Amino acid sequence: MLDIKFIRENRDIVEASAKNRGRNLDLDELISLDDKRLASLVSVEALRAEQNQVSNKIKVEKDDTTRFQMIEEMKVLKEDLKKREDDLKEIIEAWQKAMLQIPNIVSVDTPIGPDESGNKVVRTWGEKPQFSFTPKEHDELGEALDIIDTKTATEVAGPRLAYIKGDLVRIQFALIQMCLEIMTNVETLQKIADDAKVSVKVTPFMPVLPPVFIKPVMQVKMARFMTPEEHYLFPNDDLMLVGSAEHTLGAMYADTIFTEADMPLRYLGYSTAFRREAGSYGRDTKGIIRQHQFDKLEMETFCLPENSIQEQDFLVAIQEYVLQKLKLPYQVVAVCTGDMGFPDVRQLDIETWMPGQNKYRETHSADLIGSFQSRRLGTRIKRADGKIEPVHMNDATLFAMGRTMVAIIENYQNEDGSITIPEVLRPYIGKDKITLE
RNA sequence: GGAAGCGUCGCAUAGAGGCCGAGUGCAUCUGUCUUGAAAACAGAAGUGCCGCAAGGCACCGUGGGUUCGAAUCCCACCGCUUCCGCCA
Repeated sequence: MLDIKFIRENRDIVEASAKNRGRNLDLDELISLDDKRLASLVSVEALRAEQNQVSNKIKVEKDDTTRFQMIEEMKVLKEDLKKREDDLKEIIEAWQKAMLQIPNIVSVDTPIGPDESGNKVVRTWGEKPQFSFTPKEHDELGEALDIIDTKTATEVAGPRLAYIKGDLVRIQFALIQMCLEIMTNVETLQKIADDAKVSVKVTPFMPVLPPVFIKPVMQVKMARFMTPEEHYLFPNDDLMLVGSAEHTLGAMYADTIFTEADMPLRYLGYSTAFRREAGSYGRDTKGIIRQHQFDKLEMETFCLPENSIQEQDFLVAIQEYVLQKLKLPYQVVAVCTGDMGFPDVRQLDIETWMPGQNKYRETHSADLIGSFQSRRLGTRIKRADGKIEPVHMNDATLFAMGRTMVAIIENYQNEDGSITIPEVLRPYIGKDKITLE
């Protein structure tokens, strides 16, 4: 959510930004609604002030006739006040609804474009592997090695679900272990920051296993509940399943005021993510690239406003570091205005090379949210001069397990159908190859 | 799931219709004293909204209600604690 004062003072910026996202905003309506809200607020408060004043007099008034008269007057005022309060409540509800429809302001360096065709490749890393044979897709390899079973999962639980088995499970746990070591080691993180030439105060990430349930009100504050059909809902319990650990991690400090010295705060969440994929019928139906359920390591950080762009660059540097550890070729993409997330100021994606599909596929996302979520959440910082303002937030994928497995399987495949285990993961697994057991 | 009790300013507590936006203790910050600190003493200190300001309004778990007036009374919900039952 944006600040209404900012909207009133910067109409052109808000409108231009929304337009670049492909949304037409009618700010006239919002602003006249806000005028109404302010007028109504003033009238309600004036009545309440009178009520307070007269009530204070009533308690000391000695003369019974005057007293009685005052009470009668207040009975009338009370009726009027009630009516105006109800009006105000109605206006505020409409106002809030309108406010929630306004997307965040995009950064100046975000490419302008209508959809993903407008995304810009910022840099690429790694050599695409050369094969002396035609590389296969992950689902074919995975099924043959009996490490991915979507067929049984579909029978037991439904489509877009899978049994992950054997050495592929070991790969997942190895990835987690490797990441925990990296993300809690200050020297490693400092080196990543230095190499990427980002200037941030380096602190370790706190590992977290968050709930996979979240209250819809929290999800609204996180600006991640725009389309109910994308979520698994439990209306009887007023709960829903998270689509990412970002949702529960970001909401962790609702209604909290930090001090400047507390910043930055960095968390590494590991959680299952649940997505209905309502709008993607027929897309990526093979294998495990697009699942209703997948496990993900997710970074969520809180920092001072002046540091949040550097913070995002730091998170991207970490993403690149771990992909380089796995020697997976990738490209970093600046996501354009028409394709980026509703609450984002700036979004950078990483697409990893998938030889079986012969293209780069999105595996990582880094979202600079700024104060868009924290303003709704009430997560704030008290500056040294005493001023209180919303904290800035960033979230970014460290590894989406499913897609990382896909990338490993396809990049490390051998002609005989076996898969070489990336070198960095071997110490955790104790072998160098996945073969049919 | 059943029973009882409880949710007040960072923490701990007081408050039982108007003298309460709220007292006290601890913690915090600022002065005095001290070479410095501690102690002692004095003082400051919640959040949001409206307003140029003066000032006003709201907030005692949440939402309703009663009343001229609610932290205080009533109702519902949520949460916590203890006991019983069940359970990894």
